[in-house]
Parts: sequence; structure tokens; C-alpha cells
Amino acid sequence: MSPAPGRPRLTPGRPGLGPREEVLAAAAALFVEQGFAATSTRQIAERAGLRQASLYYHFAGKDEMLLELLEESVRPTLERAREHLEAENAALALCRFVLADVDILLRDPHNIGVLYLSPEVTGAAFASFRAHREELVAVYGALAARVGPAVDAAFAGRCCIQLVEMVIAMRREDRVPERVGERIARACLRTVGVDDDRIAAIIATAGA
Amino acid sequence: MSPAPGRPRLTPGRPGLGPREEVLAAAAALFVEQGFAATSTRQIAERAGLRQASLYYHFAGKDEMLLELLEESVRPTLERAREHLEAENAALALCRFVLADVDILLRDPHNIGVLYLSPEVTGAAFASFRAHREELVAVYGALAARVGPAVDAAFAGRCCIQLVEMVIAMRREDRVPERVGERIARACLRTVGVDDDRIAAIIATAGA
DNA sequence: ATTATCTATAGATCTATAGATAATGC
DNA sequence: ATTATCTATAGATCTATAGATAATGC
Repeated sequence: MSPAPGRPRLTPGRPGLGPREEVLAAAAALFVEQGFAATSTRQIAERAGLRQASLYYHFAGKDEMLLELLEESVRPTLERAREHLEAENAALALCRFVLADVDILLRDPHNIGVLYLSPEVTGAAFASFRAHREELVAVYGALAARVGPAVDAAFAGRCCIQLVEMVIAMRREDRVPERVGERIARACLRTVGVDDDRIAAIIATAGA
Repeated sequence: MSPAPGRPRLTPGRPGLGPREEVLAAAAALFVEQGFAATSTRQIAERAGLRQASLYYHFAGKDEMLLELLEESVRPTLERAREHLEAENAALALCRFVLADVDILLRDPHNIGVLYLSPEVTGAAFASFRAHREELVAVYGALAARVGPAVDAAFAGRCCIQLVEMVIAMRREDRVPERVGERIARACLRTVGVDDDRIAAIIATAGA
């Protein structure tokens, strides 16, 4: 195990991760805790264990860090989307998609979702993230449309994503109840207009 | 109409409002557009039409401005809460409360709700706001509990508030559909477990 | 005298660049 | 020679205070 080339750090840095990932982890924790604009590059560097100026070897600036964190946080959900869209039973697919999404949000190491709504993400630098999020809304809409053709698909999709992202707020307050995924899935299916008997069956199937 | 005492402003300032309100309006617009930490006192002052240092005659700092804006934005909803909690028909009361809350959020001149989730609000300076918001969650929970005693009241309450606050995201994207209030109310009632026939009746009554 | 503003500024940041340095690898 | 870090710092902020000033009202 020869050490990497380049001048060594003053503080060694964790063995498993590359420096880019160390910086991203530090940035994520601070952005979530203090907010994006309130976090300085110096704080990020300090937490990551290198010098402020060294950040610029890996990133053009804070924007690039946040963009990468946000993209990372929607990517896994979008990757799962396709398989669910192709499933036969639409209500079951919606249920499974919700369960998967909730699970991904719960597993995110820093709960980066708290920044989805934040005003800084409106900027041009984050256009690609917003586009990906739009895709996600569209997926929920498409699933909702197939469940109940009577409902306004776009609106129902929005409701679902809104309910799913309730876990972000819950995590921030450290009050994530037991079986959240299942409960949110039930709420989504009710919202879309599936009746309770079917919901019970669907959740039982999805859980298996 | 004699002018107010004190040295006159360089820029006159709008006739209807006191200086405090002018500053708050400027701050709200900028906080929502750029984020709290990304907005400087200089920008706020410029927009309000006075000098940066003059802000400190009215406010101790940015924190105090945001706190006041946030409190202002939950107060009207909480004031309405009591009457709804005392109503006989719980489902109807929930429906009316949702309609009122959505309406208030839609009328808010700057959509300040985008900052509810933002990390800066976690700080000690905003404890009283968070307490008021907790109250609001409790009101939704209490109403939900009376509608269907079988459901977990706290969770159902959270779902409702989450669905109501969907209008904040919609406003930010400038995509508020027609009759949002009614549609969100329907989603809430479904989530809480009211069946569609009753919902139709309730919404008809509430609208009258 | 009181009020509400102004001008000026100290002191503390913060970002991003320039250039030096300490490793590896050829 | 290449890579990845370091030190040092310029230039641009930003917040909050001190003290002057221009009104009103007594």
C-alpha cells in the first residue's frame, strides 16, 4: 500500500475515501446543519482535514460541491424508476417505488434533501439538478395516471412526492416513526384513490 | 400630513408603510429569492430605500427580521385553529382548516414558507417560531384524530400539513393549478381515511 | 430634547489565485 | 515530470458601532 503521489496532508485523511469524497462528506454535513451560504470553504476544508486552498484542486467552488451532492441524491431513485414504470400492476408499482424512494432518503448519510427547497438551488448552476427532479415528478405522475385515470396525474404525482419527502422533515427532527415507508405508501395510495382493501393487499404483496 | 420626525431619508420611502414594514418586505423578497445567509444587510437596505446602518435602528440584525417574518406567517393560521378545533363535525372542520391554511399560504406576499425547512431556522434564535409550528402540527393531529380514531393522529396530522405546504413549492415554480385548496383538501381527507362519497359532501358544504 | 436617519469606518471575515514544496514514478 | 498538497495573500466583501445631522415638537 504505497501512499498516493503529491505532497502529503498535514492531517492524514481517512483511508477508505478519496479526497473528493472526503470533501463532499464534510460539505454535506455542514450544508445540512448550517445552510449552504452560511458554510464557508474554510469550514469545509477544516472538517475534511485539508487546507482551504486545497479544495480548489478538486472543485471549482461551493456550487460544484452542492450540485454533485444533489445529483447524487436523486440519481439512485431515478435509476429505479424505469423498472417500476414498466411493471404491469400500476398500483403495486407505485407502492414499490414509494417504498424504495423513502428507503433511499432514509439511508442518505446526511439528509441532503433539506436543501431541495432552498432558494440557492434556484440558480443557473443547478439547472441540471432541477431537470432531474422534474423527471422524478413526471415518474410519479405517470404512475399515478395509470392507477386511476380519473385523477389529474400531475397533481396526484406531486402529492405522492410531497408525502414521500415528509421523511426529510422527520429525519431532521429525529422523529422517524416505525414503518414509515409502509405508512407513507398507504397515504400515497389513498391520495391517488385506491380503496383500503386493495391497499392492504398491495402492501402485503410489496412487502413480500 | 406633516412628515415624521427624524432626519429625512435620501430616498423617500413608500407612503403607506412604516420603515419597519418596508424593511421586512424587502428582506422577505430577498430571503426567498436568494436565501437567508446569501442576503446581505446592504442589499436589504438598498431595496428598502435606506442606508445599511439605518437598519440597526429598527432591528438587532438579520435574525430578528427573519424571525418576525416567520412568526407573521404562522400566526394567522394558528389564530384560526381554535374555532376549527371546537367545531362539531371533525371532517368538515379539517376540510375548512386546510382550505383556510392553503388560502393564507397563497396570499402570503413573498411565499416565505420556502424557508420553513431551511437549516438556518434550526438555530436558537428561532425556537419560538419552531414552537408555534409544533402547535400547528398538533392542531392537524388533533383534527385527524377526531376524524378517524383508528389512525395514528400524529402521523396523519403530519401528512396533512405536508400536503397543505405543497402550495409553497407550487408557488415557487409558478405552477399553482386551479382550485388547489379543494384538491389538497380532498387529498388530506383521503389520507385521513374518509371515503369519497363523504368527501364530496364535505367539500360541497365547506364551499358554501 | 427627541427621533430617525445619515456618513465613515474598524475588524472580521471570505473566495480564489500565485507560487512553493514534498511526495511518487519514470 | 507529475501530482496533490501547502503557505501566503490580494481584493472584495460584510456586520455592527460611533458620532454627525436634519427633521419635529415642546
